[in-house]
Amino acid sequence: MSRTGADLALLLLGGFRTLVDDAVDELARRGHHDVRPVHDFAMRAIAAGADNASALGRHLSVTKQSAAKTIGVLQERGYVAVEPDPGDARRKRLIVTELGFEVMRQGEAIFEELRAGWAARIGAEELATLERHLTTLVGARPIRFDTPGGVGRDLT
Amino acid sequence: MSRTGADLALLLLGGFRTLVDDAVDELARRGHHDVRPVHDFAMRAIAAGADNASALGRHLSVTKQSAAKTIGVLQERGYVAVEPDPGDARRKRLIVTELGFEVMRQGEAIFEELRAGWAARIGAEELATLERHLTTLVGARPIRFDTPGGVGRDLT
DNA sequence: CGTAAAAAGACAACCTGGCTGTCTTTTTAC
DNA sequence: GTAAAAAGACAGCCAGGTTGTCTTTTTACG
Repeated sequence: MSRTGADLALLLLGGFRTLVDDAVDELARRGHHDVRPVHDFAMRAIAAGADNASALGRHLSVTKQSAAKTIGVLQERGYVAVEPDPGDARRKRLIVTELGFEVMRQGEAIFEELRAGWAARIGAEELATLERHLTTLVGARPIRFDTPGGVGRDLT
Repeated sequence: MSRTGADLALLLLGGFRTLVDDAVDELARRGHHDVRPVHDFAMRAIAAGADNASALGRHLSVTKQSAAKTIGVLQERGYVAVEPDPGDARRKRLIVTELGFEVMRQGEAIFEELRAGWAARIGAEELATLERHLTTLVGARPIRFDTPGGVGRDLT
C-alpha cells in the first residue's frame, strides 16, 4: 500500500507517542505521577553535561528561559538541585539528585522493556535497521520538544 | 552501536520534526506563513469526514474544546468554513474551503518531496519496510498532537 | 407524548512549555 | 578600565491542551 509523506510523519509521531505514553503510564504505576517526557530528557541532558540553564537550553533546543522553567519544576519536585557555580558567579550549577537518578533509571528500564517489545514484534535485526535508517535521516539535528502543532524558531 | 529505548523515542521524534519543520518552512516559502502541522492534520481529518468539532476532537484525540479552538483559527484564516448542520441544530458543520484544499495540496506535495528525499537516501524498499514496521508497531492507535513533554489523558 | 440522558457547542479559567523583551550582575576580551 | 558577551531573573505573551459549567437540541424510553 502506498503511503504519503504526511502519513510517514504521522507514523513517526505515533511511534514516539506510543513509546512515551506507555513509559509515562508505567512510571506513574511505579509511583512517579509527575514525570513527563521533557523532564526525563532534561535530566538526561543534565546528567550528560548540560549543567546550567543556558547549556540545557542549547541541549534541548529551547531558550534558556524555557529551560529555566523546566529546571524550576524539576527542582520543585526534588529531581534536580541548583547550586552556585564556584568558578562563575553568573552560573547556577545543576545537579541531578538521587531521586532524579532513580526516576531516570526506572525510565531507562521502562524504555528498554518497550524497545524489547518492539524487537520481539518486528525482529531485533529489523529494529536495529530501522534505528540506523532514522539515525541516517535525522542525523545530528537537535530535536525540539515543543508542540507538534507549534513551530519553533532558531535560537540564540 | 547499541541504542537505548529512550534514544529510539528521540529518533522517532527527530524524524517527525525533521519532516514537519521542513514542510512548514517550505509552505512559508510558498506564501503560507501561518500554517502549522496541527492545522494541516486537522484539515486532513475534516476532509476525511470529521465534519464537526466533537468528531474532529475524537479524530485528533483532543477535547472538543481544543478542536474548537483549532477550528476557530482555521476559520479565521479562511481555510475552513463553519455552517449549521441542516439535520441537527446542535451541530456546526465543518467544510474545508478551496484555500484550505490548496494548502493541503501543497502540504501533500511538500511531504511527498520530503519522503522522496528519504527514499533516495536509504532506498525506496528500505523506506517502505520502515513504514510497514511502524504501521505494525503503532497500529491504529490515535495519535495525539500535544506537547511531547505533555501527558494527555483519556477523553470523553 | 413527556421526560431523562446524551450530544454538541460555547464560555471561562487553568496548565504546560514554548517564545520575546528587558534588566542586572558577572565574566571575558581588548 | 571599559565594552561586549554570558548567565540568569522576571514579566508577559502564545499556542494548544485541559477541566468545569452551562444551554440547547436530539435521542431513547416508558
